[in-house]
Amino acid sequence: MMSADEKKPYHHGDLRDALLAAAEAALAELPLEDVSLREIARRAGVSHAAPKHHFSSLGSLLGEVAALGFERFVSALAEAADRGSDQSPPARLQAMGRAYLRFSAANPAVYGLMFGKKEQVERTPHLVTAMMAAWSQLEMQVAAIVGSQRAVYGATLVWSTVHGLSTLKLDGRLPPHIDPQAAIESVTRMLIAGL
Amino acid sequence: MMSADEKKPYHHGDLRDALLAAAEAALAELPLEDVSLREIARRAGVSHAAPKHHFSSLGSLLGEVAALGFERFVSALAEAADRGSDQSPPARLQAMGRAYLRFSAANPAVYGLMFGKKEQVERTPHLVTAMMAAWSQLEMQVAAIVGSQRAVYGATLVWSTVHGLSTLKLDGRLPPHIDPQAAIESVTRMLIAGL
DNA sequence: AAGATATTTTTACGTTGTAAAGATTAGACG
DNA sequence: CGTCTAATCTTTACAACGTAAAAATATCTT
Repeated sequence: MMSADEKKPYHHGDLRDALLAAAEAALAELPLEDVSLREIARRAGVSHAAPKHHFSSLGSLLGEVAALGFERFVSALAEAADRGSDQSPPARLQAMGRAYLRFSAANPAVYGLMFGKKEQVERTPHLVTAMMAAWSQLEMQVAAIVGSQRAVYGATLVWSTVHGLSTLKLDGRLPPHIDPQAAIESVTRMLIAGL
Repeated sequence: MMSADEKKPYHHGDLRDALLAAAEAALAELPLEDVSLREIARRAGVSHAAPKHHFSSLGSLLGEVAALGFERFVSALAEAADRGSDQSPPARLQAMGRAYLRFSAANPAVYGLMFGKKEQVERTPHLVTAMMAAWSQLEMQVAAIVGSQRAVYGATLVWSTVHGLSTLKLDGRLPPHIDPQAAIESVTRMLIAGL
C-alpha cells in the first residue's frame, strides 16, 4: 500500500484519482469538446498513454466522472430536502428543485456528462447505480405529495421540467428576454401546482 | 446561374445543398460523434476539403442543418395546431406537445443539434431567427390559455418540460420501468393542468 | 478566344484515440 | 538480501479528424 501524500514516486502512486481530478478540472475550464484524454493526461503530468492502465478508454474515464457527479448530485438534493424537513412536502420538493438548478449551474460540464450531452460517455455499472439512486430519491419525495400510485409519472414530470430548464439555460436556448432566475421560481411554482 | 437537375458537371453544380443532404443522412445513420466533415464530403462524393468553399467550418455546416431542422420543426408544430383549430386552446397546446415529441423521436440527431447537444454547432444568423420563430409560436399558443401577461413563463414551463422529456428519453435517462408513451400522455396532461 | 473567377483536389500540419512494444519500478518469494 | 514476476508508465506507431494553403480545373465575363 501507499500513503497518499508522497512527492512523486515515479510510479505516481495514485494516478487513477489524479486522472479523475484532472478530468474535472479540465471540464471546469475548457469547452467540452476540448476535454481529451491527452489533455487530462497532460494535466496529471503523465504521458498520454498512461491512463490506459486505469481506464480502458476516454469514455470509461468520463463515465466514472459522471458517476461521481451523480453521487454529489444526490448528496446536494438530499441536503436540501433535509434542511426543509420541517416544511410541507411541496415546499421540500421545491427546495430540491432549487438545489437541482444550483447544481447544474455550478457544474455545467459534469451535468452535461451525467445527462448524455457527450455521446461516448460509457455507462459504467457505477454510473448506472448512481443514476438509479438519484431517481429513487426524487420518486420518494414526489410520492409524499401525490401518493405512490402517481409518483412514477409525477416524478417524470418534475424531472423533465427541471432538467429541461437546466439544459435550455446551459445551452443558451432560452430567449434573451427571459430572466432565468425569475423563470426558475415561476416554473417550479407552476410545476408544483400541477401536481 | 445553373439549373438544378444536371448530372455531374464535374463542378458538381449544387454542392451546398448536396452537403446539407449528406449531413442529414449521416446524422440519421451514424452516432453523432462520427458525423465528421470528411464523412459528409465522402457521402457527397467530393474531396474532404471541398466543403470549405460553401461552409467555412464543420460548425457552420451543422449550424445550417440545425436551422433547417428548426424550420421543419416549426412547420410540424404549426400543422398540429392548425389541425386542432376547432378545439380548445389547452387541447391545441397538447396536440402541439405531442407533435413536439414526435419530431424529437423522428429526428433525434437533428434535434440534438438544434438544442445544443453538440458544442461546435455555430449560431448562424439563420439558426438564430429560426429559433426565435419557434419560440414565438409557442408563446402565442400559451398566451391563448393564460393570457399574455403570464405567457412568457408559462411558455418557459411548457418548453422546459417537453424538451426535458425529449432529451431524457433520447439519451436513455428515463428509468427502465417507465413506459415512455404513457409518460408523454401523463406528463402533458399534468403540465396543462398546472398552467 | 482569352483572361479572370469560382470551384474542387492535392498536399500538408497539428491534433485526437487507441494499440503495441519497450522501459522502469514495486511487491512477492526464496 | 537478491531475484523474479507483475504492475505501471513511456515511447512509438497508426488511422482518423479539422483546417489551411497551393495546385488544378472548369465556368463566366468580356
